[in-house]
Amino acid sequence: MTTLGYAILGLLAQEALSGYDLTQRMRGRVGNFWSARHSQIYPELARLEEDGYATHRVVEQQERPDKKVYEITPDGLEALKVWATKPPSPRPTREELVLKAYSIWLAEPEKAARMFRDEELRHEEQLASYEETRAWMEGEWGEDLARPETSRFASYATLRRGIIYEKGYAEWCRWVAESVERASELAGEREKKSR
Amino acid sequence: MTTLGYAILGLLAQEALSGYDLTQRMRGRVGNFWSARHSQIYPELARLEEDGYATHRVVEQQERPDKKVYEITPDGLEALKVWATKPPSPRPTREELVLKAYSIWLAEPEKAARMFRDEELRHEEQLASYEETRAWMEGEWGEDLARPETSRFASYATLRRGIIYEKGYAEWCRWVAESVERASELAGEREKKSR
DNA sequence: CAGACATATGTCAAGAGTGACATAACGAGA
DNA sequence: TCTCGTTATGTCACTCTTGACATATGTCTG
Repeated sequence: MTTLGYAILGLLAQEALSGYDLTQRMRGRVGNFWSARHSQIYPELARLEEDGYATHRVVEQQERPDKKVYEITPDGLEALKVWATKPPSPRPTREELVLKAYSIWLAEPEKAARMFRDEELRHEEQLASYEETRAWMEGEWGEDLARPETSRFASYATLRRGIIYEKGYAEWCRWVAESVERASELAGEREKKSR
Repeated sequence: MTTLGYAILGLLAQEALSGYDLTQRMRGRVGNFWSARHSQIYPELARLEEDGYATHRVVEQQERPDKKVYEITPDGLEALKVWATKPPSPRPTREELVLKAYSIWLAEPEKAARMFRDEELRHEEQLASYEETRAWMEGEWGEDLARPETSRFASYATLRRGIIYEKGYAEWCRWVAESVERASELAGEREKKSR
């Protein structure tokens, strides 16, 4: 079983979904920490079904094309449950921006500062969007958020990871940008004085 | 040019290195945000040389096998400089542990808590190791850390990202573990009372 | 002297993931 | 009527990445 398989099972454990539905989910909440295109999802669904972890039935629709709705099987649920507490295999973190930071000493300070400010904004925006969802969850779901046996708690937990991640990323971008800007200003002043 | 190519150029911009040296670097500092095995590095070096971004000379050694030491060319340096401030292409974040958290409501609380405590420890340890390096850098490199035109500043910047990342990750693991543990205790108490 | 380990460089098959191509039904608007 | 957008499912070629296989030199330890 692949990690993508478990990602799909994780969604199917909450509700029956079509490949198309799954593709949408992989852009949203779940997509923020595991994403996939439909070209990966459809073959993976076939594999899950072959392995007995999911089944599908065709739902005929009149105002749209028919769809295949997938449901998780007891075997699938059991496999997911076991996987969920097995220690994750350590995957390397790959962050292009941090790699760029490693070579930032070669770049023009103005361009460098601009890039980090842009990225700071991107992460601040993502953070704001997460915080909105968080406020909604806390208002709407209330006590469930303290009950780890509910899927609501699980959704909330992943959201909290997103919030911490984006907060940290934005903070770091800001620090880099400020460092570069501060140094540029000092250089500018020195130049003025020497004239 | 691939991202891995720029990762290698980023290292070569600081010093001339062999493929073997690069493989070691890809496990350490740089490997914490971009990693590669030697099976990827050797072909990539050949490609960099073909494209004129790097050159190599064979260094004969008596106590070990000979090696090829690679150096970045002016073209390579220029390409790296341009790349360093181009906005990074948004790559999806893939974190298996967060995906597991999404299905944690299905799992046994004891196993779930144990896994998150284990992961918390792992990230605390990585954090401690980063903090050590940080203390060393701040003591040893002093004023350079405020000069964005130095490669030392760049190394320090990537380290700071690592520190924020690990701190946030450990914090989140702790929060999940505590939530699960708290709920288990409450459930235990309720059970005792009802007897 | 055998075996393990570090240095050193390479290839190759297989899997994961992306982007493009392909098809089809239906609704809405020009 | 034509085109565009949404829903819906699929394939394919290519790239990136991993893990295994392969080879060679020299040191150190039992």
